[in-house]
Amino acid sequence: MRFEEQREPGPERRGSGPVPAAAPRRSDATRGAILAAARERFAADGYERATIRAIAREAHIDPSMVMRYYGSKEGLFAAVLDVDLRLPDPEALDRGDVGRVLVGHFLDLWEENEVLTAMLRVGVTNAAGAERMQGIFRDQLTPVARLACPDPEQAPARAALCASQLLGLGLTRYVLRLPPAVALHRDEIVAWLGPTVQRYLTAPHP
Amino acid sequence: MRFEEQREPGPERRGSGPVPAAAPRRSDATRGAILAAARERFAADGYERATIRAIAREAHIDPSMVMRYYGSKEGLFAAVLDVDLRLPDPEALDRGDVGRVLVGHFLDLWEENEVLTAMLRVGVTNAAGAERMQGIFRDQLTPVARLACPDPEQAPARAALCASQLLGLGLTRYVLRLPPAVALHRDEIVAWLGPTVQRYLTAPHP
DNA sequence: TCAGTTTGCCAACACTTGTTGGCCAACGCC
DNA sequence: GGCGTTGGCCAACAAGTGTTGGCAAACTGA
Repeated sequence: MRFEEQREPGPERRGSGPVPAAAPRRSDATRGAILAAARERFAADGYERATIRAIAREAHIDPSMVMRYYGSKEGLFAAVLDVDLRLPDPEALDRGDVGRVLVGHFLDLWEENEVLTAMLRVGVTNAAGAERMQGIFRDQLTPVARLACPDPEQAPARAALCASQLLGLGLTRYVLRLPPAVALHRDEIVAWLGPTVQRYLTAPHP
Repeated sequence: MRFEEQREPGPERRGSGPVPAAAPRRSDATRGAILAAARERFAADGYERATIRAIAREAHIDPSMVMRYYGSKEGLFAAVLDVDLRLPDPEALDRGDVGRVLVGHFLDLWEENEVLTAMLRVGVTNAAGAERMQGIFRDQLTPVARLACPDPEQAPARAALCASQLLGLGLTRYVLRLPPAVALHRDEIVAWLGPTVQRYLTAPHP
């Protein structure tokens, strides 16, 4: 069930000219505030415990507004989870260094905002969330694997291996917060996990 | 908040002789059924969505019985999560093969029953669950690392690295069920992840 | 100025949750 | 047999959930 840009029917576009970039509305600020608050609550509490009321409170608006703008809790959640991993262009990558680059990139993603934390927290308990995660990793990580690995046919498996290590890192460090995992420095993590990912992508099938 | 063996005050132990192994009760079957059902529900649904009512229904008893025997939902959950990873004795391990052995052992654990799935599903959304997971991995995995790695002082960090890969495997294969991760054969997984864990444990600090 | 739309809040709904207390039947010991 | 103990169910509670409809204020375009 994909969430469609669901607005009240706005005024018809007038004139021709360039598309007016979806005429901004007074409520866009509220929409944004809801989305930000939702991301935060979902990341901190998971799907069930992140209540619409709590999200609304954090966004300083009434719970009913959340419903009006996003249709339902599921709709809001779908809007939050429009994740773009922004993986580097595989064509432009140095084949010998993909592993370290990917690990570094994922560390940046996890620390940039809570969207990955939210995705993982929800994906683990919510079927729709898990499906969404499947899609994200299939569509965004597999192409990288396809260009980096010796046999394109093995790309999905190799991407899954990478996902297991990269998600495992996020899980232990940012979700469960195992103290030794939190204490590791960025450079150490890249040095330890980089070669692992590199091997999963480029080494010959064992 | 540790869950204490909480029974109604039973009859005093009579006679001396060997400890009578906590005189069995008629209700032990029910207790067991509740525990099994709880493990199943927690594993399938996570903490919030695994309702006491659903657990009771699955155990074919009344919800109030769950409360009487386990005090509260938290108490039941604590009883479910008494996890023993049964890691092999590190003394007796072949130093050159720890990685493969550990990976194989964890695969067995995940497939043996749903207790690890339950632990992960709950640990991700529930603070008490996360703490419990921290304890389990700290107390059970770190000792193995201490004996396998060159510098015992690095044991916690190396154990965390192993945990990241081992939990990542469980996450992608058994919780999120990413299709390519599910499709991998046991031997392939051991062949791919074994060397990784081996390196995290025994390789010199990079 | 004034009608129509947009933005927001309030109060309520139907429902589910964990939890409690009371009641009844079956058991086990004298 | 009789009687206390145990095992079990039923009905209810207070609290919290997602969701809805109506109504007032603010804005917008003519």
